[in-house]
Amino acid sequence: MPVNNDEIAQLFEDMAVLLEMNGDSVFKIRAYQRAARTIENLSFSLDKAVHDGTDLKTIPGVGKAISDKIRELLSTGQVSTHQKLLTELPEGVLDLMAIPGIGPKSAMLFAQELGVNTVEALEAAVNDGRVASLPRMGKKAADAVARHIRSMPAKDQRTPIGQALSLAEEIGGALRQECPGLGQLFPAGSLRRWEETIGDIDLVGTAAQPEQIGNALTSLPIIREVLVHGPSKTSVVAEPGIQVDLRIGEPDSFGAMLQYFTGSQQHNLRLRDYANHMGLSLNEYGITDLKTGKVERFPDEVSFYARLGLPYVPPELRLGLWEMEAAIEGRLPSLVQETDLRGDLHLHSDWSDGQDPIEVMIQAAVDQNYEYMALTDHSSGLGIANGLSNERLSQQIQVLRTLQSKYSIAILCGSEVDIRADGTLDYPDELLAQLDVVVASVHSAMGQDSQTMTARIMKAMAHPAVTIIGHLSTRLLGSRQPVEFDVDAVLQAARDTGTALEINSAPERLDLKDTHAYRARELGVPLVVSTDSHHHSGLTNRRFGVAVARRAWCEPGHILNTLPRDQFLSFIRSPKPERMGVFAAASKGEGSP
DNA sequence: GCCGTTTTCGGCCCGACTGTTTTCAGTCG
Repeated sequence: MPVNNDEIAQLFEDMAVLLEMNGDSVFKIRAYQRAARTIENLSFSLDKAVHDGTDLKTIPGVGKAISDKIRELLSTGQVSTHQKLLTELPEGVLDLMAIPGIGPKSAMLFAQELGVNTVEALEAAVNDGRVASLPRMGKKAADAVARHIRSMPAKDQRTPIGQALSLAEEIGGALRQECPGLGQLFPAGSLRRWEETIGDIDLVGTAAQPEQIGNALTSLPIIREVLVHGPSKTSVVAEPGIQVDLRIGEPDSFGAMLQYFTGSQQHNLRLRDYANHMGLSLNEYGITDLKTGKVERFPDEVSFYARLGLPYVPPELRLGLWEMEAAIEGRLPSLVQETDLRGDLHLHSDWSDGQDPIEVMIQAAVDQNYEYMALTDHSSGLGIANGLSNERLSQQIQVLRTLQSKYSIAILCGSEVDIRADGTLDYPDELLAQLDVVVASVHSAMGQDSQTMTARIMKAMAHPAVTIIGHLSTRLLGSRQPVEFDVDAVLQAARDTGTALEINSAPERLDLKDTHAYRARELGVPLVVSTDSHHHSGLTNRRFGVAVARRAWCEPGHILNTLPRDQFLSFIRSPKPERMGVFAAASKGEGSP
């Protein structure tokens, strides 16, 4: 049974906690945490890397000891030092640590002094006063424990970025209305880095009287609970149960503050380490010269990074993984932007399960200043989505060809064709051959084993009519797990067959996910950013898909639908074996106007 | 445990807030 990267990362995360309880060196603990963070963001499978003989010590934060533990885990299914720690420590302490506000010290205190090792037992100990009587505890502290137990589901539960962004925008709007003195206000943290799920919402802003903004936040109707409320920092729980952290600073030092609260923590650790070597110290207020003690302030992030001799690092890249090295060496990519897109290749109308008529969807694409768009209603197999029969598809093709004369945008006839359980497609070849764009997607039999699913997708990619594979993993954030498949095999087959892979921008999908898109880019697979819109308003979701592409270090040349119309049409009209050549030439700018 | 613009040994980011304390420990990010 192969062990995946997330499971390996979780093991090191657990080890860090266990070592902390053991009172081990904070630096050793930090090393395990860093390794865990790094591993969960890798674009390749460690299992495969070990199999291929890759030296794991080339991974930042992984040295001999951690490399050996990864190998041990992959070959034996466990790590002996981890097992040893588990047996040495009181049972249940890890469960206690799941409670917000309870760290290793408190968990050990409860376990050792009270013999408490479950959340329920701890709650009882709070109620009968035993917790309050502990050293360094008191009534208030015990009450806080009780409160945190009640709010427990809020911890560890991450919110899909779409929901988190809406809420952040709502709160931002409300604050702006309440506080005339509010200057700038931006989402920071994982939201600004466009991570697919958000732990809590960080907002940073500027104001002459910071405490006013914090006060306003605590009294918004949407706020359920106030966790922390100091002069410059306020933390609350907003109505759906999401924590919101607000920091307000002064405009002339906003660059340092925004940078600091955008993180990631790992990126900031690398940056501070780098600054220390220059004799500088960083905090959220500015940069301090360690010799003179002089503090420099920066109104924006560009000047902040520049003081360190670095180019601006886009937030999407700030993982503390490879971006510092690239920044130092001047190798940061020129990331793709929303305005680079020239078309949307996955749109539904009310002919299948969309909500708007065809012309409304066309107009929505025109409104984005696109040069081309593909209408891709569902195929017949998807009865639940009112999929188009052979006859209705033929009819739709006629309608679209007729409509073309009214518009200057290129209207491409397409379909989102179901990939059946056996890898065959849902329309006959003669019909598929009439389409300009075929998006082939899995919508059924999602429980197939990895080998079957891999073969199924690869069979679809081998079909000469298939232009793009839609939402490859079929996952729905927070509600449906991805299907199982061999990522590397599928990505390589995409490249070998000249089949593009979609980055589906629907915020509940984000599929490809960032690390898979990263790997696809490395392999040279043509990528497409589409919205899969079922309503005219959906086309603006491209910002989510573009963010995934940016997190994958994609430049415009990696994204097929940044190509000008003529080059894009040349790509889809070429026989598939020749498409990689067309894409490579176009990406390098050959033949561009 | 990791790592090298001073280093293969000796460093390792920094501050806000809370509650319990009379100067600080714990937690969080």
